Amino acid sequence: MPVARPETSDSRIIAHVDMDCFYVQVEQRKQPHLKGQPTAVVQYNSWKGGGLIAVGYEARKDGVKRSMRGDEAKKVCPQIHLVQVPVARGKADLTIYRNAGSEVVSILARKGRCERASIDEVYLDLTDAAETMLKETPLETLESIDEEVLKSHVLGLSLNGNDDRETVREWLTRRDADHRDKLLACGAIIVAELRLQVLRETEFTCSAGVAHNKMLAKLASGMNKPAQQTIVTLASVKGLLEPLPIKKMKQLGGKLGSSLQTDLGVNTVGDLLQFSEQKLQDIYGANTGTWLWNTARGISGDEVEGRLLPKSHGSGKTFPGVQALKSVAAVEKWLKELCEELSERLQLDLETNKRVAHTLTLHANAYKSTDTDSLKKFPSKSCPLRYGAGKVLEDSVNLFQAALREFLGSYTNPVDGGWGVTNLSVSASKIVAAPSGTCSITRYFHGQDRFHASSEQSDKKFAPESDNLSPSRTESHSASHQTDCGEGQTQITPDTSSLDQYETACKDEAIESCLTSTHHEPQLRLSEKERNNNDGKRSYEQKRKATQEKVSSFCWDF
DNA sequence: CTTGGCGTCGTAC
DNA sequence: TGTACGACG
Repeated sequence: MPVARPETSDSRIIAHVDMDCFYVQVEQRKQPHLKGQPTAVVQYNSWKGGGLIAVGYEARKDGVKRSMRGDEAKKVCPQIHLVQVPVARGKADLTIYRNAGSEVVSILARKGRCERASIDEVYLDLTDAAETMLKETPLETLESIDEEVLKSHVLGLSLNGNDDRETVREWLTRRDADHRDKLLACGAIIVAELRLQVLRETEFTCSAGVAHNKMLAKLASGMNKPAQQTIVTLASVKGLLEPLPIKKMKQLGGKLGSSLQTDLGVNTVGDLLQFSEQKLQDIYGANTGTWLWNTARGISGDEVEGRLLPKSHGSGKTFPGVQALKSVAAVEKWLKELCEELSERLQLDLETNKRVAHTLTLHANAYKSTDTDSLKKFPSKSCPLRYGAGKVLEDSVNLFQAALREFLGSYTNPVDGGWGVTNLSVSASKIVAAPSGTCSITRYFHGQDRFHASSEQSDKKFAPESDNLSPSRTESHSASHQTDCGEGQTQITPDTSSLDQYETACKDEAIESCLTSTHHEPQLRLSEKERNNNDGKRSYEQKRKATQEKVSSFCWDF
């Protein structure tokens, strides 16, 4: 649920950069003959030609939609090239897309605080860069402005949204422009430059939005695609939001947005303006209420986090219908695949970014064939994470068995049978900077994985050869640079380090014990009573009912 | 196997 | 802290 944050008083310059049909671009770079061709990426699935997870713009022209199956896409667009997501260990493997995303991030991080929002989206705080630029070069003196900047869409600039280059040039260089507009203009120049740099270094195009906060920047980046940028001026905010369907706003595409529509009759963001902050708080709680009130006005204090790397790693797979896993042995087989992928990624993160993960979590979905409503909740379980594929597997299997016992309850006790797992995933979280000295551990595990991966005798003794290879670092600051390392992996290395932050973030002792831990049982709270699932959880519908009087009396006011 | 599957991130208790 | 679940793409 969204949380209200006070708006920062100063006017920031925030950009949202969104890669255009990213997976398709990655495949087109890999296979250049696909460039310019109608292309879509499908997830491995022999059923009806697989599900589309990315559609190129040539194919979109023919009406191909993300919601289609491969077969449908072929019908609408017979010439379409359907590229399969790589498969490794019997499952879809997104590694190449993640690595491509890292390439992009490392370029975008050059000009300001950068937040990796997803595999193909990035937020940038360009406030400092824009202010510096404005101080050094008054815009009205600009002689040549890059074509990419002149192609910007400036919201509210022209009546028909038909901003030609000369109009944009005029807007960019207006002497008497609002100071905030001038900063936006600087932001647009910087972003255009960054987008060109991304194109030069990666061959990928992207679109961008430039605004005073994340919410508006995100909205803008999607308005003109592909390979274009959109600027949200202060003056345009009201007119932009007023007619906008509520579902178009980030965070309002789900149940909260639906509740707004069905319960309050709010169809556009403008409709929300009718409700007082107090009323929205009464209905949705203090945080969400304030957040909604601000959102309707284009206000968002959300900061751009300086974070270039993911906060967790996961590997999972679904087993729909008849493919459901019906024995512990089958589950173990797939857990092995998932744990090996996860372990490989953890190892790479350790070597490349000097980070260690602390928590291992197992998620699953399952049905009980006795229960008529087949899909009951399968509990997720976590434990401390121990490095090495074999240990991750061992712990995952234990987590699964603990969860399975809980899931089945007293229901008979067949070891196998009577149940089926339809989804299985393992993930690693609580990732922090590794202590210096972990490099030796890195090498230790590297050797282990390479040369005797199957041997799971965890002799905790390894030579603690003191190496001062790398100071620990955090990624909390702005600039970073990238180096290619080894196996096609992209490293993102921060320029600045903050030992203070690291030292408070983790204790050497804790990390060492995590890495070398020899206990073979994950720490489970097995005996703990299962809590009542419905406690403290009220749907929007329930909340609405609880406050029905307030709502209706409010509605009468209007 | 209803817009899938496979991730990620976030909040609440 | 672990766990559940929503949102997004």
